[in-house]
Amino acid sequence: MNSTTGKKLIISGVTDLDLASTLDCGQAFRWIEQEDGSFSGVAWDRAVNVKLDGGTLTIEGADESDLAYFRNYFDLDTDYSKIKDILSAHPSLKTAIDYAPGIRILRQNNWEALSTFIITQNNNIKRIKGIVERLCTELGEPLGNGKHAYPTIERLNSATLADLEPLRAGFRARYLLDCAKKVSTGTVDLDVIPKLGTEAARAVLMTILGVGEKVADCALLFGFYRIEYCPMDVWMKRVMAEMLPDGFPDYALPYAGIAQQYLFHYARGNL
DNA sequence: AACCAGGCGCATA
DNA sequence: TATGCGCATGGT
Repeated sequence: MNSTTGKKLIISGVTDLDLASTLDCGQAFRWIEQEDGSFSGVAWDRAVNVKLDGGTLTIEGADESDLAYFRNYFDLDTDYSKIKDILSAHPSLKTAIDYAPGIRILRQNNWEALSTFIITQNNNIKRIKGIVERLCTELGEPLGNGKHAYPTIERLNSATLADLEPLRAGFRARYLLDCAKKVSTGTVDLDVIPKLGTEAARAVLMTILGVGEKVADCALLFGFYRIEYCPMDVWMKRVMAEMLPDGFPDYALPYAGIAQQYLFHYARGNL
């Protein structure tokens, strides 16, 4: 298959990771499961195939020089066992964690996360993936083998509504353009967001058309690794009402975003 | 053939 | 602050 380049990066000693529940649970939209259980996809501008055997992660298309990037992307330097122990003090959280203990929060590019979550509103995961893929095909840098990087801020900002027609994104197309405009002009400064407090960071993102509280929280959790944010979508409202009617216990609040991923995945599988 | 999808903007009170 | 409605598109 990939015999011309054949780059390969191997990371051993990986724990608390399951590729299926991490890459296909609605936090990233560019990964496709292969028949052998590996995943092919593009993380920002790196097209790779990822496979996990026991505790060994094999990344085709990357090499040793990409080690730091992928350790970071898969959040391998965070101790999830410890976080799961803390959260598991509540029986409902323990139930959700036991259902899919290998979920991790990916450290994605903040621009990619922000703009793709604009696409998720009033939409379903299957169609979201299609729109994102067409967005990359239309505006992303070619990476070879027909794959494309996620479009840069400037490239999307230079596009017109007509350029976005092939995406079939519907009413969300103009939201994408507004997002690119505000980010590229600095009205929304992605480098400043990490320095802002909970309410301020959310408020800045919500100045973008098509970004309400839920999309803002998704961008902050998945794009900025602000794990205190807990995006509340229909599934989360369902599972919270059912399993945590009194809300999160205090000790869970600093990890509410991580708890959210376990609960979201549990809800989709069981409610 | 209606109804829904990891919501949001806008109008109205 | 709190409702309610329309929204592009595609799947069931």
